Amino acid sequence: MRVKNGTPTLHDVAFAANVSTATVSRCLNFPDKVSAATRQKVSAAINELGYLPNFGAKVMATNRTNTIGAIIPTMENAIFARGLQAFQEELLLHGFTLLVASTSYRPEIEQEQIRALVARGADALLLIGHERDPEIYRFLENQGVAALTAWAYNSQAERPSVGFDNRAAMREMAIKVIEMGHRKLALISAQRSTNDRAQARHFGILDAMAENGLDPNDLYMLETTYGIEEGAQAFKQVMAANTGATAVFCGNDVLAVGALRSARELNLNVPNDVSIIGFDDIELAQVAYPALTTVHVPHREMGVFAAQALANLIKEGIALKSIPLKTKLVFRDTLAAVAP
Amino acid sequence: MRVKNGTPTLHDVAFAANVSTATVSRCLNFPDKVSAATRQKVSAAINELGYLPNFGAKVMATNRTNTIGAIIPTMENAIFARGLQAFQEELLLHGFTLLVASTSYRPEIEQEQIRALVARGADALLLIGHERDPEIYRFLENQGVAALTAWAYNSQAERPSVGFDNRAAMREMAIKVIEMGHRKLALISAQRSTNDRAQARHFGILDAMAENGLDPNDLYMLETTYGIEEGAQAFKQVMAANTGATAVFCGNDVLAVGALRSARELNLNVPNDVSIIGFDDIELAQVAYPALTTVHVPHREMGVFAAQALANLIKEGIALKSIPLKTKLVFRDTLAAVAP
DNA sequence: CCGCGCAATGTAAGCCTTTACATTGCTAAA
DNA sequence: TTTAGCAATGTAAAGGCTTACATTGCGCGG
Repeated sequence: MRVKNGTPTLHDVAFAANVSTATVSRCLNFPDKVSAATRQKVSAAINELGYLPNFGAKVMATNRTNTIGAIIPTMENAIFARGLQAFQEELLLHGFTLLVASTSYRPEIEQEQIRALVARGADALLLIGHERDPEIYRFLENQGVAALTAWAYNSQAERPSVGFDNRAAMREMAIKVIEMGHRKLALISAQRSTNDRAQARHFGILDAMAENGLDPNDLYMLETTYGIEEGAQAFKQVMAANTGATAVFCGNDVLAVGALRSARELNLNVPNDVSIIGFDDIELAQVAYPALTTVHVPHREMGVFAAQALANLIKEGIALKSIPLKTKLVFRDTLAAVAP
Repeated sequence: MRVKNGTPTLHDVAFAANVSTATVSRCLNFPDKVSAATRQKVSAAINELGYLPNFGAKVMATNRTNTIGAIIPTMENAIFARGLQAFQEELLLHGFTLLVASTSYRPEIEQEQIRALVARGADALLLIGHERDPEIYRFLENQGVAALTAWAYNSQAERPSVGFDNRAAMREMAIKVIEMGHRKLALISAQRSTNDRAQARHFGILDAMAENGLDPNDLYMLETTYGIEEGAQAFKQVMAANTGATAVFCGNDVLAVGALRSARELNLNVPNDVSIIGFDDIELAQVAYPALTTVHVPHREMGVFAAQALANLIKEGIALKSIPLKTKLVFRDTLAAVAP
């Protein structure tokens, strides 16, 4: 009797269980709409045939893939890796699968990736940061694909986001630093032009300086790309510039750890000769020596909330709304009061 | 004339360009099978309508999603994050998108995830390590989904893999350690029961010991789960056990960094009082203080090769074959000869 | 000037589910 | 006993793409 060749279809199952395809489909998707006896017969047939619903056909019929895409700068950065991991775990709980793409911090690539994930049927998207070509938002709207922003929150943003206020967080840290007597500061920042978080962190320092009557010119500012090596290089430049900076802020912990290494190479004592401040509080920060003073970001929380928001949107139609999260200053061993 | 409502279909484009749907389809998939003039008309129509092929329909017609799934223990572990990033980048070059699932090192979850990704239409799968229920391999075979294993290579394995010989790599390191006069050893290992890499690394040490006439009982062995904190705890246990171990191997760099922290807390000098050896050579290893002696694993290479192999299989039908990669010992500052 | 062959294009079947609507056969109220 | 109403099930259309096969029209050799 078993003469079919290819993979079994709904139809085969229906035939084997001696019911209609509609009933089998209902068994799978709305089990309580079917009598126990039928359910029984159908499961038996499914098991015997090793039936697995055809993905394409299902997508076609429902217009849903139960897949959510995330586009991040890179997974190598522990920041995103941790948040993404939490995002994926939470998504799984809600029956969604994660599609991942990365941009290496290049906006053109991000556009391309957004299109690619939409073309791959992502039901919704998780993006990093607010700043992007309005055209791409129009595209998403046309395609009916919702997008949620993470790793950034700002009350003015017109689009929903799950994240924290980068500017306020950095301002808070800078206030502490200034309180400790630092008057000449430096910032090793990530590329600001394509990264609104980096911009916001810069502004945060400027805010604190203004509030304390410091001249913005007393902040020596340098941009570099992501990486320990890059942070190390940048730190040497900062020192070479001889601005008298006693506290060096870094746009993220990775840069800070690089800076730390250079300080050691330069025979500078951290924090007595110079203070170094990170941002993110990834594992690296506690492992570094001396342990890094930094701003703790709730990465996992961010991922979990983002997943919940998106799942609720798709399954229940609950509109996305912004969720502001809190950061926390973590004082470890790389920040000290300036010597009197 | 533009009276259609929903998203435009192939049919709409064909109508607008005044050609048949077949021609539009060919334009998209085999541009050189179509005259330049037609191609021209069709692109114009596509742009004007903002047409994007319907994913479900395409999948249904071709039985391909151009999606490849990867199932890893966790993205938080820098090891996998880096390899996965490289895998994703290379996949993109070949026109594939990455689907990610994680298992938290739990085999039951892995099974579930394999089924989930297959159900979600993954054209092929990347898995970590060889060891798993044969039934799941049968399932993959039935579904016609190829699987490639990474992070492990062993010449006896019947399934294709891209990776390195964990056992040989650890053996090589252990030989060096023994050469430096260490006679009493310890190993802080990851859970071996569900992790063939951890097993292999353990055996590697045992191999080296046997070759040098050491009693296997001179290896004090401890298992723990993944994490800096866990490594720290385990190191304290090792020391408390008072076995006289002068060199402590760690199953990976994360554990090693934890051990390093504990050593500092215990006021032990590394490497003079005790040597600590990691495995993987992730960023952490160079940042740690003292910088960690470890085994370098070519993570990115692994990801790239894996992606190429899978892409070649799907697009060209080139069968998977195993690719052995080389590891390298990296001597930094946590290993020293035992004091005479 | 005919007709063959090939490049370009068209026609329509097929891929497999879901689901609106139709049908059946009970139960329970009147 | 009759029938309204409901639960369970069945029928069949719809969804948008690819592609085998059919058709068209043109250039070129004979």
